[in-house]
Amino acid sequence: MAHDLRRPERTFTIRQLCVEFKVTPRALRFYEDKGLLAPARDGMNRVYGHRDRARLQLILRGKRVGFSLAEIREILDLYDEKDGGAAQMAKSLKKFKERIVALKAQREDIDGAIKNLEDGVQRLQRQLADIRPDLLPKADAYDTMLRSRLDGAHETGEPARAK
Amino acid sequence: MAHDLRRPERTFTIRQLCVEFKVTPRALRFYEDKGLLAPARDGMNRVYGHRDRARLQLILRGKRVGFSLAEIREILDLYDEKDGGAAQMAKSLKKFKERIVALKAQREDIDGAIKNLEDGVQRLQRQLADIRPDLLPKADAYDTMLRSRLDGAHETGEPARAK
DNA sequence: CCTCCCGCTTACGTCAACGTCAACAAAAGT
DNA sequence: ACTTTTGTTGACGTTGACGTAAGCGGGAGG
Repeated sequence: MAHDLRRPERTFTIRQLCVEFKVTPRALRFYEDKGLLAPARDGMNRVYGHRDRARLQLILRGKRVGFSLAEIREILDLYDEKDGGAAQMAKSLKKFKERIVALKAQREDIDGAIKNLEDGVQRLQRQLADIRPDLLPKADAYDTMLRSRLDGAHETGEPARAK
Repeated sequence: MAHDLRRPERTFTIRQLCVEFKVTPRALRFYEDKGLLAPARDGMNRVYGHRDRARLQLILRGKRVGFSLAEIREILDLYDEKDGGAAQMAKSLKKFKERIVALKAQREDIDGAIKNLEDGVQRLQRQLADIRPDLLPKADAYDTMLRSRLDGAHETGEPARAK
């Protein structure tokens, strides 16, 4: 492996991706087995390119939003299905739209869940304030006010989450 | 026992809840087994009250937003933990806040996924318009424009979804 | 040369969340 | 009185998404 390390020709070993995305090699091989990834090979060894890396990102986010690997595979297939006929495209289009509807519904669920939990937080904070104000996690009085209308959406890098 | 069947004392059989929420009896018993539900008994038979029903709603939404049954159980426990001491409450408070953060992150994921899919839809629609405009799922040209800024959030009843 | 460590493959194990099936009781319809 | 429906408790099967262990090859370092 000694010939070039220019700009966008960067490639990744399995371990690099594993570290970056906090997954095990086993998982990546599993995804490959299931047809979600198809890295090049250097002899026996897998060589992941920027494309594979991008797909992996999609896979992981797909998982986070609740898609099964099979569903993710479908979506990925639809994406790089250069053609396959107009009929296929129409079917893909329909499926995409269905996914979008489902995701929007899920977003509603999440917003609802957030509200519930925030109510719980309010309750607990009030009770704690009565009984043991010293245990309150610092300034929150008007901080909470702000967040309730301004919300907080920014970056986290994109690391792991649930499970 | 026979003494009162006034207003909010409505109870439900297992099947009623199953029909209403589109789950199987097996699932409800399973949730009970896992400590998420604890309906009263009339002899052998389970009798669900409004409280159980509310919990079930939370369970199902919890599932939809990606919580495991164990996590849901934890949350539920936190909710009806009448007390347990101030220290416990502080811990609960922390956990609630963590959940909220996680859910907001997940909403970001979902918004991202939606955007991706909408891009895919655009792509497909343009290509289809070129090749086979007749296969386009009806009027969409300015309909899409509208939805892209106005979004669509209303009711669906609350029925089943994923998997 | 020997030993690590990374990587590969194949195969079996596991965990969650139920589904399915058996075997039975009690209530409800005909 | 008989059958159907609805309910109960086990116990075992299933699916998805990996984890874990076994066994082997190859390069780097002591």
